[in-house]
Amino acid sequence: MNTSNIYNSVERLSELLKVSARQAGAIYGLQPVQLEILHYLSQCNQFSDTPMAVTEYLGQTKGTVSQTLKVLETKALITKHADENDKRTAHLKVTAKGKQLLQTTIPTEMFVNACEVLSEQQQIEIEQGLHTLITGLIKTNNMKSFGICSSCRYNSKLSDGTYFCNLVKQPLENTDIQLICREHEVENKEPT
Amino acid sequence: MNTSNIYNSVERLSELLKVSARQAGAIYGLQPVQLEILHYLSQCNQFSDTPMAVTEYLGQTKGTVSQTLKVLETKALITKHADENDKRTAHLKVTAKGKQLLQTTIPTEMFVNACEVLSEQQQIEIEQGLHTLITGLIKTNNMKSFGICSSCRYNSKLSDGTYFCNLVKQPLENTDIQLICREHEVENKEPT
DNA sequence: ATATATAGTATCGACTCGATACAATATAAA
DNA sequence: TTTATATTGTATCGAGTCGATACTATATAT
Repeated sequence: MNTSNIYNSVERLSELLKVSARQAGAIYGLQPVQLEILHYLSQCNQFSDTPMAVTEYLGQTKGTVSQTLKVLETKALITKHADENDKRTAHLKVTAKGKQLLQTTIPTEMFVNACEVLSEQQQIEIEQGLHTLITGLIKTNNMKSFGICSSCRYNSKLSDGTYFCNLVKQPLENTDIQLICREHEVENKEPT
Repeated sequence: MNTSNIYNSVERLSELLKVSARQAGAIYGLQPVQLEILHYLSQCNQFSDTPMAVTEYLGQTKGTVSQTLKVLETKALITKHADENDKRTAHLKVTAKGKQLLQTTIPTEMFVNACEVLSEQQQIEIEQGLHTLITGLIKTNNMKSFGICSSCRYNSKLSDGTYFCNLVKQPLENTDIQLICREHEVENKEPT
């Protein structure tokens, strides 16, 4: 019974988010999906800013994503740069115009209004609940987590205070570890 | 800062729901939106099963909804019945085929899997957090709540144990009060 | 009786989305 | 090295979503 209640609430909440995103994006002629991709690209690290990463994040096909990206590029909200090592892949950067757009739209007015009236404690509890549910969904269904680098099992802090990714075998900047990574995997809480 | 965290989590959760709904609906050739409308219609009362109510619920335009409903009707998942009093309005009923489809798809497998591993206490906390957030969004942005009849301020229990809606001025069946109503308004918690 | 509001449908154009086909590059195997 | 296979990305088609507009029919207010 609780599963149904949770599902229904998530469904309703998603609907409210969509209404909110549609409203926010409409000012700039952006669809909810376009706004979401722009938002994702503004938050992800250098391993996760490719069309394929966006494809995995949205759970769509690469063809679909390719088209949406073309729209964002036409609107001068993102730019495309070829990878130096792998000539197949492209890196997508949010332009100054795109960043400015995001700053004025996300989080949307509706969510700002709603969170304002909640106490600090309520906000923390809500965020924890959302986090538990998302983690559960990802774990039990073997999905990619798309979490921030610092919470990843591959991330290790070296003795000199810098960070290192054990998957891509590369050092990480301090600014990187707060960004979303497509290779992110949740830490094992069990004792090693 | 918490507002951003909550917004990002809701965005991610919505994406997971969409992936889940797409997967569940694909078996029957249904789009996520079509599945959601079908789900809504299976849960709403006799005042809320019209195209306009669905329009308000989804926050779309009536033209858009009209098209989607046509698809569901073509697939024999819903039927349309003219209102006896108001000849402009139509009532939408989920067919047996539609009900059976919903039973096997909602809640989606992904959510069932995720909720299974959560404790009863965790489920309650998550549901409470979601409810608080949804209520906050609705209140602060003056949106329609689409809650269940029994939690509505217009619902009153008569001395003989039956229920009555003070808005539409009609008695309510015991089965009705657990259904979604488009006229739903949250109760005033303040002393009158 | 007339004006206005409401419920719903029809149609257009922009966009999403999955499927398929294709080109270019990278990697593995022979 | 050559060949096969995998991966990244683009192009194109058809079905469907979505908002905007125009329209019909009915209901309600004046």
